[in-house]
Amino acid sequence: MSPPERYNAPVVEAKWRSHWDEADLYRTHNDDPRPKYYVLEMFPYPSGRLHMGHVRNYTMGDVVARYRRARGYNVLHPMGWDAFGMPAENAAMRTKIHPAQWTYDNIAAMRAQLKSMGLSIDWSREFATCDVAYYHQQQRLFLALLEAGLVTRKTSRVNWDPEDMTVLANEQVIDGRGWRSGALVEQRELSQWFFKITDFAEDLLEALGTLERWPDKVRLMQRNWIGRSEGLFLRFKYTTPSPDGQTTLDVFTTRPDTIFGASFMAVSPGHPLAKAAAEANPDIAEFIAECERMGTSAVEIEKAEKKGVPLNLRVAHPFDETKTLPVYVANFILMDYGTGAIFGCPAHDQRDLDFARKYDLPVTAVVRPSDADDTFAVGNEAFTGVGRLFNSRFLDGMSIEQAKAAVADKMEAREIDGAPQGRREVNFRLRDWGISRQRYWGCPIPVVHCPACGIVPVPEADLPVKLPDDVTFDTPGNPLDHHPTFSKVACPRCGADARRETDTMDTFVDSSWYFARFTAPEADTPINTEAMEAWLPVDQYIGGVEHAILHLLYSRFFMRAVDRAGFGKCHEPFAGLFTQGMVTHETYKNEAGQWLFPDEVELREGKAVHAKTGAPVIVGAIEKMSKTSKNVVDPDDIISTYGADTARFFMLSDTPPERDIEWTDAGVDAAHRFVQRVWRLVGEAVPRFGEPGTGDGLELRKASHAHIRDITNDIESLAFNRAVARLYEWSHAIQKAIAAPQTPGAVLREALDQMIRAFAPMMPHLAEECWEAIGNQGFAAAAAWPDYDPALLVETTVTLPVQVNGKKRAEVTVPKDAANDDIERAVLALDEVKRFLDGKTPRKVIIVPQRIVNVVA
RNA sequence: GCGAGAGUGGCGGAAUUGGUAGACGCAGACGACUCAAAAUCGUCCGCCGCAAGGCUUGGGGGUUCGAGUCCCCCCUCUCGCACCA
Repeated sequence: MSPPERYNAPVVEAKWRSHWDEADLYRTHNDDPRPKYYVLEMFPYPSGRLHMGHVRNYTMGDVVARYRRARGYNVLHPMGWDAFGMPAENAAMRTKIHPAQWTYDNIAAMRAQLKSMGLSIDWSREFATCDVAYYHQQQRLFLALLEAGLVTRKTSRVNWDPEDMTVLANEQVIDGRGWRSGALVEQRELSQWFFKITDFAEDLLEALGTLERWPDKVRLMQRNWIGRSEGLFLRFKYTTPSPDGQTTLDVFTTRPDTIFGASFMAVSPGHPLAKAAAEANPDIAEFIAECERMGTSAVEIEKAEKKGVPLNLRVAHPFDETKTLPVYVANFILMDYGTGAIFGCPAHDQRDLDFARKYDLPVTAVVRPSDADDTFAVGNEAFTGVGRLFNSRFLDGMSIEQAKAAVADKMEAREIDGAPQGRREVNFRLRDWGISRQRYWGCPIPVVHCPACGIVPVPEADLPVKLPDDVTFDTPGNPLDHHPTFSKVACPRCGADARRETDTMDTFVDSSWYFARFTAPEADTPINTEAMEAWLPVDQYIGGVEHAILHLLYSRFFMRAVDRAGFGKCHEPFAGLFTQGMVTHETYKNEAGQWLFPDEVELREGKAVHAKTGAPVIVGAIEKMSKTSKNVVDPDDIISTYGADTARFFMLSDTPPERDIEWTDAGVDAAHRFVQRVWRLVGEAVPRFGEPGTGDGLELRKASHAHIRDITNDIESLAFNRAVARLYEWSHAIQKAIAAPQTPGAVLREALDQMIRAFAPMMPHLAEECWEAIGNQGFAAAAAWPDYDPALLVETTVTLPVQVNGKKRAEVTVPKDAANDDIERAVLALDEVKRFLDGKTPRKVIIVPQRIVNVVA
């Protein structure tokens, strides 16, 4: 017998891809009557090259898409490009290539790479967010949200990234640094556009509970980010005139129960009162300036001492007429949260306690763990646990909850200057989403600033506001500001000379509705209501956990906003979310400490050496693949050497998809061996298809049907690594059956037919080649998922492990429906059991049907 | 500091509701085929022990006939948030 021909993946794969294209196999029609299934992977930024993280992400999505198609769903599996953003402008500054050209060139390159992976994508729906057609619709969406009252313009302190020269949202500041540039973020006062995400804070929080197919981790992160807390808005009356002209100092507190422990008031350095006081007092001005210089990084906050300056102002205690409280400006009060002012209760808040100890303010405990504890006092650790009130007049003896309610009731009933002194309030940590960016390569905000009319939306007929092509990047700042004519425009309302808005939108706006656009990418409205409502929510969304807050929260907000603006209902955009792990690789350095690429390194006699020079190489930690540490493997190299199926299979093997996977040559080899092995099995089996065989082949049939059942469960639960392990077992079973002359050819054929269908979602090209080889018609990619026959999985006997005193000592095979008495008799007759009983009589025999037997002596 | 998750062979990792720990893959050992090599196939492969047997899921306790799985305490690592009143 001549050796089977080796499977030439690169050649075979290209052939099948062109057949799929000719058959237009993956186009999805909105009017298809089958039940829908929407699979989406987070669309890529067109950086220029596909990396292994993309390969992993899109492989998983493609398995789900192909599996659902085989199960009879009308599957939507589109692809697009998150194409606006800074890197294109950085490239323009560096190389003088226009951002548009750079971006579209990159898209072309990456599209070709994606296509070489054999993904079952409906490319007819492709778009890039920088397409005029897309951002035109986004401008219409913006105006619709403006109309609906969901967009505001306000002056506020913003995070300014001095390197990218743009504003960042709070979500984009990490440890006091810009999320992209890494530069230390500064605070600036600017007039900005905001989306009113806080309008939906309650609902965004509440609805997290309905997202059952999201990771708990992501839901928790969003819950914390939204940060709901219930408390009391409370007004303290000044006993001395205040420099800001107000009669009360207003605070928000979640601990109104501790009001009798209050010993001072404090306001943020950014508070209007502090600013007013600073005008008259240079010491205060100096303190505020000092606070603004202080960094916001984690370490600096950790180390920063609680500091403050008295404002020489006092307020009245609301319940103790004998008491007034001094007002400070303090460095640990955030202007962003609540009212930017607090009452300090040192005994029950650590920060307040630190502050009080430093400035020698009274520390009065008002909650104690037990009523019996008469000596309870607070040292240098605030008491924040549960307990009962004391030292608190009418609150004495109450629980914290009772006391909170009692204080709130009294304050709501009492008035100062015609308004209630207190108000129960819910506060959120979530801030409105600032979307203004002072950059060129983004969606222009379609408004005009008119000296007479104020803010005027660009009329429908004048849309889109197109980005001018003739821009330069040699001066810092926003190129749109430097453009000779872009900002010069007549007011659409009065015709006077006006200024066009030059800010563009945060690119997270682009990605907050693209999944809705995919449902009707050609629609002449931003969203086709019918298509969106039919397709959304996305049934399975797959991407990196790094988007747990930003993109996923913004998208949830957008669907609510879009609903309010009348475009249709889709409460939650993503019904199922899966966050996949990263792709890692060993790192290498030469003796000079310079990073080396993996393909520069070779193993010789178990030692890593430089392939060309033979110089020793230091093997470092396993880290996420990144350009800086050079531990990258180019998908193109793998696909052109081993084929896409090998890369795909490797990505699904061994490691659970939510964990980081280590890319290793050995792992790729193993995946490739499996591809070859399957092809070889088909080659060996086909000549046997006509043979009757001397047996019934029942063993193989049982194994196949059990594997189908298990692989189905594995793919449904996205446990691809388990499905891969079962495919290995299945191939071993088939290999044995081929070698056994008993196996009828028809049974071999059935098993191969089933296995090909089962691995087709993972290795679609190999599936087609095998499909054809076993004589099937049509495409494996269009074939139905294999069924299994439960009757074949029913056994007549069962082998039970037998334990003596909890340790396994033997096995016993009994009829499946054997009576416990019979099993017990059989077990006690076993030599092994007798030996380990050592003459003792068993006290008890525990029989768990179908599971285990335990003899207890 | 707060919150979440994870610790299983040399490695990646399996293990329904508590029921045979280590599936499958990698690496390794031996063997077959071959003039030889590659490829492939077969056997072995947690630790100690010649064996019988004993030990073993980060450590320590507990519940149970039986614990990787449940409970309590501790250790380590990863991630997220971070002065949120």
